[in-house]
Amino acid sequence: MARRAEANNRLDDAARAGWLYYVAGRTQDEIATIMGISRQSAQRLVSLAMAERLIKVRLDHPIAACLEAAERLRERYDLRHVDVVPSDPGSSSTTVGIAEAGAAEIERWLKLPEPQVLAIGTGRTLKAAIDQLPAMECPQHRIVSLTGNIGLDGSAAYYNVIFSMADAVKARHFPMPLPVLASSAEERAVLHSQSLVQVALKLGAQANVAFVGVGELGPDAPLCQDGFLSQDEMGQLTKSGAAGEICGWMFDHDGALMAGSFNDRVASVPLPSRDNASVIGLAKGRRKYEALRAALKGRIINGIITDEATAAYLLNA
Amino acid sequence: MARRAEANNRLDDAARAGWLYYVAGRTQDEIATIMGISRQSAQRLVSLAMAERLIKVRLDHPIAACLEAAERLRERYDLRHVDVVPSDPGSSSTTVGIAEAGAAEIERWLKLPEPQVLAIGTGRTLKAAIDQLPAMECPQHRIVSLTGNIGLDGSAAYYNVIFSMADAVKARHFPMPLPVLASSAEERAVLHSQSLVQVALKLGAQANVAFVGVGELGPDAPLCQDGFLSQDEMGQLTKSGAAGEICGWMFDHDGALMAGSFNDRVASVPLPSRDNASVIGLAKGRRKYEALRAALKGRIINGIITDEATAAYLLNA
DNA sequence: GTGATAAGTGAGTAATTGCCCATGAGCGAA
DNA sequence: TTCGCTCATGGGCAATTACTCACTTATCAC
Repeated sequence: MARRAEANNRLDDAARAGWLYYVAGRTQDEIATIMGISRQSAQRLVSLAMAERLIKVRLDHPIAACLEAAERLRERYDLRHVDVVPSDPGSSSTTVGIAEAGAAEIERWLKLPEPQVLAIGTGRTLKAAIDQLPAMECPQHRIVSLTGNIGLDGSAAYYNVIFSMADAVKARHFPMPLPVLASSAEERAVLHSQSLVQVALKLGAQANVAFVGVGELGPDAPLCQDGFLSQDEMGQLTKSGAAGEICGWMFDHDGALMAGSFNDRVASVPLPSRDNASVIGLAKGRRKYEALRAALKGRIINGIITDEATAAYLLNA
Repeated sequence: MARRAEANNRLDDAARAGWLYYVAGRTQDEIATIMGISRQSAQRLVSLAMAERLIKVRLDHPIAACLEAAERLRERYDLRHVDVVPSDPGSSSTTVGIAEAGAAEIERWLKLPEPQVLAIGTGRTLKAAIDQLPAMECPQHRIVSLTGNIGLDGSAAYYNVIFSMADAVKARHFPMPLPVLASSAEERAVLHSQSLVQVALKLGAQANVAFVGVGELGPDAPLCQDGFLSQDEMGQLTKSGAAGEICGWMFDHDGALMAGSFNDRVASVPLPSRDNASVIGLAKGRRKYEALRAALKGRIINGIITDEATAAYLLNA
């Protein structure tokens, strides 16, 4: 209790310092005087406010190039939602920019007064976006995970994002108490017959919007890195024409879901219908180009949040 | 057209530079390199993005609204100290929040190494604040009560807070060995001539800061509940335009101290000069709105600790 | 109590940013 | 063409901010 109160006080101070710095435009020296602390402490509070994401910065200007690329992408692939953020050529991050933009779009949905069903995939990009969400109270909505949250060893998978989201957003959350991949189609059927899973499956079908990462394939794919797929299996998949995956669902270079053994074992909730729901993919970077192109071509997704460079590729492809 | 396009390009560049700076976290030097311009130009673009409000900064913390309200209150009423705490709509307490905030502010004064004279009023709110004070040793300060501590029946009045404060804070305390109200102006003069009272009066005039409650008037006013005022007297006061009281001093809806019999009988120490001292009122809640507004308008107080809802009223009044 | 650990603080310093100023390019008017 | 005006530019420098380090304070298990 005391500890909690102190932590809150510190965050309050951080918020106050951040407000004075970013909103009121005071210098850290002034803030130190105002708050009766040393300049260094003021600096720490300001940077704490940033680290704790108390301060949110967003760009409110349609950069012409991004906007134009977005418009052309929308037409080219008949998309419901397009967000193109500036590229940062020097950065190797695969999330900077689209995490913020993704969070903004998720927030937009969460702010709707009408009850919504939001479906959430998994992956590093989505995790980064979720981490940008502010604390919100939205009891009217329901949030369902599209993929299982159980790793190979039975532990909760790290990049299953619904738990991170539950921390920030007060709404009913429905995780998928399943592994990502069943050992066989039969096992999947058994798993899916569980009542808890049935709830998630039904909600997934009702989703108004889904936010998903887009996974590339290849030796360095996240699915391999996290141990869900052996290099052998990955090799077979790419050899048989797989171009990428979303929530585990493999699709080929035309964006058609691949028939066959692998997809029969994927335990994820089927992606919501692209006719009724927005399925928004978050991804950028050279390695995802081809997977994104295929997903867009096959209308696996009907919305995208990406960066300029990736948008340029998708327009020229 | 050309000019417009150029202006747009410039804003585009500004937006891009602002994005790289605030979202991607690059330094202006890096931005200069990326965009192929000089560092100074990058700096200009970033600052242009701010000036044009392309970059929007917002604070995502419960106290954000409080800070904003506080800033506006400070400007609106030219205040030295403003503290706005979050409202708790579900709570009927008239003290929760401001008690803690008040205690924090009192503590801040008590922690000053330079000797201070702190003046303390009375009332439930102030009592609640004092009760939040930690044990402290501050022999350098002096604390004086602004109001008498003798009740109608000769006993010590419960809500005279200086004794509670003496329990927690080791500093010299100067109570007022008087009733709140004398029976006449003449009696008050006699009472005030006592040497013990003279000490308190002199200290009160020297006070660096005063913490006071703000009392509303009406049938349910604390002054009535505690038996200091009959319903008849209260009725006369409100009929003659009284809007509230601080330490017993009645003021009208413009915050002017009321001339006449009642204030002539108030035995309290006069409020310290608002030119030299901070006089900080602690109050919140619907019933205190009008009294607070008047006190602020007439500069009876030049500091306030209240909650968001009350602040909103005071800003709209 | 006591030592280990974690968290916070202030000083000092390097990095970064904000601002003034002289310069020169662009442009319209004489 | 030339003058006068405006405005972006980069250099230089002072102000501000970020970061490291040594030290203090608080907490907790023993």
